[in-house]
Amino acid sequence: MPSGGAKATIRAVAERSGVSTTTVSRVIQDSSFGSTSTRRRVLKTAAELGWVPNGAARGLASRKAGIVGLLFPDLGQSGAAEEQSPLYVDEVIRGAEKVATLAGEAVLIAAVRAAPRRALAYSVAGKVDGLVIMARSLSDKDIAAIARSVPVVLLAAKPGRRSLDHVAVDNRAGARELVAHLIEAHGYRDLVFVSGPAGSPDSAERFAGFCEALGAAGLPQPALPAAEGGFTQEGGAKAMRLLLNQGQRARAVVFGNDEMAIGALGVLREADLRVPRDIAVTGFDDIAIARHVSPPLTTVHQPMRELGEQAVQLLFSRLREPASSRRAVLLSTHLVVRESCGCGGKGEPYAGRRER
Amino acid sequence: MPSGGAKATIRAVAERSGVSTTTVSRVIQDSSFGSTSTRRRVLKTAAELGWVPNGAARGLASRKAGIVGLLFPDLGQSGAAEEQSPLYVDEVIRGAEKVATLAGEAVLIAAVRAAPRRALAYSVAGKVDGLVIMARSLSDKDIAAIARSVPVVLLAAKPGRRSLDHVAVDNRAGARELVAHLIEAHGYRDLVFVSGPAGSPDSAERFAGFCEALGAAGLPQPALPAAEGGFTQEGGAKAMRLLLNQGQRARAVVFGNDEMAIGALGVLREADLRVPRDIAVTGFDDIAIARHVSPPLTTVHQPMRELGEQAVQLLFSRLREPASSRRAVLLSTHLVVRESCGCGGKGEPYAGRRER
DNA sequence: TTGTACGCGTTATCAC
DNA sequence: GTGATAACGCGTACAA
Repeated sequence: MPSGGAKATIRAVAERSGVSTTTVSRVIQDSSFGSTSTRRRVLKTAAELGWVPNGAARGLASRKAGIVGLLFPDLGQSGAAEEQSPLYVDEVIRGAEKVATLAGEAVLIAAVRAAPRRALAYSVAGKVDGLVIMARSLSDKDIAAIARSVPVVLLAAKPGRRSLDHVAVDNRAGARELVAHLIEAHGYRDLVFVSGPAGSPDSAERFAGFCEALGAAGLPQPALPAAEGGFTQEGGAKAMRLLLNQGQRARAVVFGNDEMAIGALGVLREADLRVPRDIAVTGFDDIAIARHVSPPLTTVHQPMRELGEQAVQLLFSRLREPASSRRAVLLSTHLVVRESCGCGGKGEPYAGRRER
Repeated sequence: MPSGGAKATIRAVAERSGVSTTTVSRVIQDSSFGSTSTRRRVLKTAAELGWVPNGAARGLASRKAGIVGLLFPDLGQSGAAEEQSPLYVDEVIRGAEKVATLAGEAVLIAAVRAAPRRALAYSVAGKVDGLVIMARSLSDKDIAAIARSVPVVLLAAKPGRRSLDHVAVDNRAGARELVAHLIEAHGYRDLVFVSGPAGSPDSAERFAGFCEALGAAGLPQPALPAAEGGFTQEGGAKAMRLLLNQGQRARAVVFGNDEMAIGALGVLREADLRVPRDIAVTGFDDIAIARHVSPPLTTVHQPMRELGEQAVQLLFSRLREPASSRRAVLLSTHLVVRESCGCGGKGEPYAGRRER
């Protein structure tokens, strides 16, 4: 709290140090401005008065907020699952934060929750120089509306011809590589896929990659995933039970993400089925837990942090050159072979890159 | 990008809908203002023009940014360790974000990195209505200076008589409870503590709790931790090797956090020592991975998300009543008994609460 | 090198 | 229910 009462302003600092507000303004912006004595005097009074330049006034005058925004979907609603893992979103936030902070901008984050959905988004849009919007947080219509007033970069949205910059991960290629490994290195021919929530573009792309790999190997491609697990541990467990009860005896179950696979591992243990001996299991994302479960999970590493970094970088380029043509960045994944696929303790079937 | 060129302003909307700016301003703020026809007309033109109210102008006029800030220390510098885990900070951020967003405020986050340390902090301070500052991100002096211009809540700082609101976790009691369990339920009498980084208040408090429990049981209290592990997996592994090489044969090693304990688990496996049969190991924090390692880690659950929630809540109270007396919130931890302490698969020594 | 004066886009106050 | 007008605190031509 301010000591006296009213907060200090640039004018107070100026008067108290016997210079004009212009001088004060310049001194604090430009570390090489003015005579040494003036500088010192100004800086000193500013400190004495506890003056912190008002960001709103600055932003208004300079037409630059010095803030980039990040909008993401509310993950809490899927249930208690959010407690569990080092979420995707956290990593993205950290990546974004890093790039932004190093460039001297702060990051404004907000989950778009059900209630004041649009209101919040618009409010955020008004406060930032640019906005990164994660898939599934806003309707296309709202995104378009917002994009009229502030530069927007889309994150992990469904690939398609949009008019906005966007950055995503090559989910399809990642799934293809993973499945090809299961088929070629292990000789599995009976594979099923467990998807994430209904509308997830990530899940859809991974399933597409799954199918492509089967096709490339001359195996029949399913029209639909064998089950849906909502990207949660709980959902993965449920899906696994369903498959087991249906008498499905797939040799390998390819889960749309790690959390579902981890949930399934528990179910299989209880059912006295050994992984990978009886049934192989794989995930996707390579979350921190993946290497610690038993058996360690074979999965596809997704550069989540880099996703956030690139998104903000893209935003900065756009801010720099507003007129440049739209850009799309596709980040690549890589296969992380551990043991749940059937690769044993030491250098078994798979000859390629293994985790160091 | 704006379609025409210049962004729409409230004035443009006002003129185009034949009303004053005052009316436009009220219509968008107050969902029950004006005649229905006026409302509709204004809202319609606003949408057509793609007008998004300028946050800076709003903030300047209303003396309220609608933003709360969160400053945290840069964790990247400790090395690659940051990649590994569902960090503490992430949870705090999520908690803060949730409470703030539900109250209609956005959250501005920034890691305080080495370089423009203070500059960034001050810049953030100017942009927000209030600030949550995590321990070890800023010097006491800078904190004091910033607190003169904007309400500040300290997070997890060392308990002591400061003049600022603050929220923390009762690390000491948590450690005490954990160690008492090791002594009473398992009969261990030869325990050592591995600390975090040098200046960490969390680590210091946990060590204090460790000592108190030993004292209460009539066991000798060490003056210093047996080793230091920097709160990282790597560091924990190193510390464990050190203890082993020194010929230390403690019956139980109490690590200052989970990550170090997890690092140690690997070392013990390589050394052919069985946990908990040969040596018991415990952590602190209850990060997501803790339940998945083998053996599952006995640890102390720390309500990290709640920490963030409470901090923002405290900030809001302060904003509401600037003159109220300073408040301190101490959140309690709870013991999470799994297997690394010696409690077996099913209801062994420990009769109290177990993980459900 | 330093100062004057205006404008940034919105809200609050007061009048009608 | 609606409008005119004065702040809000700072940056920055432009002038000196």
